[in-house]
Amino acid sequence: MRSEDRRELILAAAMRVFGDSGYVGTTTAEIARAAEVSQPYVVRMFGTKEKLFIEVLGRALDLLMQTFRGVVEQADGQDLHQRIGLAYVELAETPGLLLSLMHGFVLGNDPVIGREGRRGFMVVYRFLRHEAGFSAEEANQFLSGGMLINTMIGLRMAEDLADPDVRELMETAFPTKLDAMRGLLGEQR
Amino acid sequence: MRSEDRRELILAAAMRVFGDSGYVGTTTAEIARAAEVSQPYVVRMFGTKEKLFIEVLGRALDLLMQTFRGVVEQADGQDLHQRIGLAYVELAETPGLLLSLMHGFVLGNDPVIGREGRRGFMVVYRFLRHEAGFSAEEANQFLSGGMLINTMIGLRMAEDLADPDVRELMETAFPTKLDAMRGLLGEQR
DNA sequence: GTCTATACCAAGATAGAC
DNA sequence: GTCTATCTTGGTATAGAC
Repeated sequence: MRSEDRRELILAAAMRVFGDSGYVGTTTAEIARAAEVSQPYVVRMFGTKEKLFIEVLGRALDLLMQTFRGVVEQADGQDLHQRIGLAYVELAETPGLLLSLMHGFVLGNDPVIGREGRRGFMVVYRFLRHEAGFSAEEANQFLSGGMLINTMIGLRMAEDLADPDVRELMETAFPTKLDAMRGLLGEQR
Repeated sequence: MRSEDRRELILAAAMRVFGDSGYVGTTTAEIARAAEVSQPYVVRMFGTKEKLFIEVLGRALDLLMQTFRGVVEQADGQDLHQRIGLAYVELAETPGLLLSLMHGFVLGNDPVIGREGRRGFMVVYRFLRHEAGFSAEEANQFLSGGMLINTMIGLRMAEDLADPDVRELMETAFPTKLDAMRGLLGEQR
């Protein structure tokens, strides 16, 4: 296989596994197993585990921004907030994407991961404020909701959906298609 | 020193260090150094690193709930939302408290830490809904804001306050005494 | 481009002395 | 109650063959 294709496979596997166990908690051997290559090959291809994680963060941010820009281009209307929220939730379907970012965010103390995390977060903030037309307050609310969603995913809260309180929390935290429909019809929240 | 006092010292040190480096990224040796005891003593006192982390999570949750209940008892009025938000921000002054919780939250995949994290999060949610009188929507907004605050702290975003976008984001995310004053005077946001 | 074998180090935990 | 010494495991990274 061409090394470039292999690279993609390893990156996708790494995103998944990093999302599951965090940066430190993930071993290069687990990533290798998930990508069906040998452990030394993973290290050889990316240099170090740290560099691989940084690549995963960059990849996750790229996908996120690509999605957001797509939404803005398509919907130049009122319900941008709704649509972008929905798009965000759909990103949760890419294994490890939101969680790898989240793991990066809590490691701000680490000199290299922290720098990358802050940079990435601000890329999103600047997009919301200067391209998508969000006010500071709107951007704040959007990002807040996003962080709660990330937390719910990180906690695997969906495992306890039998509990009515959990169900209520989850249904309130996650924008649904239904909410989007309502928004498109112009009703109030 | 009595072992109970020593225990408190180690717990406080552990909370700080876990907050800095996360559960996996923290070594028992670092905690020991921070608490000025030997590494084996830390392990001996708590059994395993995992048990120590669980204790830290429990302690963090206790302090959080204690603070929240204090606010509710004192302020049986309108501005509960404001006051409780302020109280939350003040918890950030206890080193590692919010961050240890946050590290627990992203490790929901871990069988024992995940269980404890979900349980703790729901303790807070139930308190908001069934004791503090928040609606589902209000609880959601409060927790969302909290998760953004945790993320900003985790990212060490304050390091980049020279950047005007960062400053704006931080000022919007963190409830300030000023906002609280405004709230108490009955103005609208 | 990919593997096997392995060096090397760090970390959690245990034994046992004082 | 607290330490020093140490066992043991597991993980990153390197060497080098195919």
